[in-house]
Amino acid sequence: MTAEIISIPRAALHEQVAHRLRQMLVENRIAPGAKLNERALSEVLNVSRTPLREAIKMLAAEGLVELLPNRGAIAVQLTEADVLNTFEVMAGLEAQSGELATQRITEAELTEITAMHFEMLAAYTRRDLPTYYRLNSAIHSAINVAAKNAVLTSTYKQVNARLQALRFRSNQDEEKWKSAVQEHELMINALQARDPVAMRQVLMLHLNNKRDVVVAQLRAADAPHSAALQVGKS
Amino acid sequence: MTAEIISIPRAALHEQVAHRLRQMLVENRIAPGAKLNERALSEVLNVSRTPLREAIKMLAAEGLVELLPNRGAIAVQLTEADVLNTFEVMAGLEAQSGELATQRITEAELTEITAMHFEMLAAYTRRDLPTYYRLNSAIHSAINVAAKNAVLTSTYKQVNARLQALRFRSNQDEEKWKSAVQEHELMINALQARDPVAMRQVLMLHLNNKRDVVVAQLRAADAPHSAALQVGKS
DNA sequence: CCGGTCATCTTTGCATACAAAATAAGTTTG
DNA sequence: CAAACTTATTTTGTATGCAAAGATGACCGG
Repeated sequence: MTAEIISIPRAALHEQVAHRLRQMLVENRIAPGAKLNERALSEVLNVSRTPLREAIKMLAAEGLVELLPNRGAIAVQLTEADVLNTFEVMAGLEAQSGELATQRITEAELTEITAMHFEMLAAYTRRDLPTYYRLNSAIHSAINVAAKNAVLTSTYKQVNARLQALRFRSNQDEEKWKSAVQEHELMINALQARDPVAMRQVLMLHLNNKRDVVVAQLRAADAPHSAALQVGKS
Repeated sequence: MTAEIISIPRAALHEQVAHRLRQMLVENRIAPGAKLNERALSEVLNVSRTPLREAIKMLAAEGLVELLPNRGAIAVQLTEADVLNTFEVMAGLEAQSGELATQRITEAELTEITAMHFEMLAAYTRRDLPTYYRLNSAIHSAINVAAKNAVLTSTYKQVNARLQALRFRSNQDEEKWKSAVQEHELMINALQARDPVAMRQVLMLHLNNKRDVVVAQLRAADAPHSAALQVGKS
């Protein structure tokens, strides 16, 4: 990591800044709706305002921040409708990725995905949520890569990035989690069978369930007052 | 139009610049692969390099220009593989738009689309290519809008923008053109019947044919030497 | 005590200036 | 004559400065 930065000091500053800002947004270190103060950020990141502003413009084009004329930028705050719309698009993109993957995946790729799947099962068994998430995400990425379409990959990443910030406060429901794992099982089967129809179906289902989980969490987080406060430790 | 600009002078400069650059790219006033000289452009557009650079960064995030470290930006030049990949994604997005539109379109929207369809038929009958294109594009946009998903719309627009530059040298083949019109007829039918499956099918077919037309033109343009030079006036 | 207006301060937006990298050209050398 | 090195010029990248728009708060009037 450091070696890479040292060996390539030519990584443009605005790119680095954009990368760090993306991370801060995804990790909720900048809260949704929060203002991005240029002076403050430039001091934190140790750059002048010029490359910082360029980076902010890039994030705006990516849909991660919103530009308010003469009032700077704020981190996007997705409404429930936005989340539903985003998941709808993601479902389409994932379904297409899966469909194409069944037609274009190599044996090596399938082997690796299957291996990651088993690792994920291990993480699930241990209820190791961070590892589960990492592998889950890696599997979906790998399927996308197996579709062999760079435009699809970049579009997928961009739309998905908007949802990453939400994922951070994720807290799986046991029932839903089990379903998700079963759906992954079906995905692997469909891939091995090179069945595009089954793959599309299971991915649409998978994304719809994921959407339901996220929306439920959103509602719980947005209205924590009326509900009972932390009944039990789950 | 001018009234709008006068009444809203608050349209940020970098936004205006981005808009104008987008137009220049789409209209091939900046050729694919051409370098975007900052000084030259800032003089042409009468702005300093700062907002110009911010606009360029936005276009880079949109995939319209490519950033070369320490070497500025160039207008993207799509390879044939890129074009195929882009059409593949566009097909998925259009298919989804159509599918959703059958479920969410209002009567008023359907009426308007049908009217535009007939206008397009008129343009086709007259072989009025510019009008045909305008209406064709408007119909596809309207279907997208009828899907009632803002994320889908912005994603659609962004991916589609990359193909607009190609469209400019378009010169329809008579046979393909006829097919396209027939496919539009089927689209209208599927919309009226609220048949998502038929809508998806016809849109996938439509986009695949559109892809073939563009790729054929690309090949003809890229290798004009070996072929006969302008046989006849068609 | 509340609402409104004016003034101050902060923040954004744009332009200019300077530094570093890349390109081009000219010269020299094999 | 060609290739390579060196220098000059252009071009990009970053920082700073200045002007305009916005936000904040105090003061005044009702």
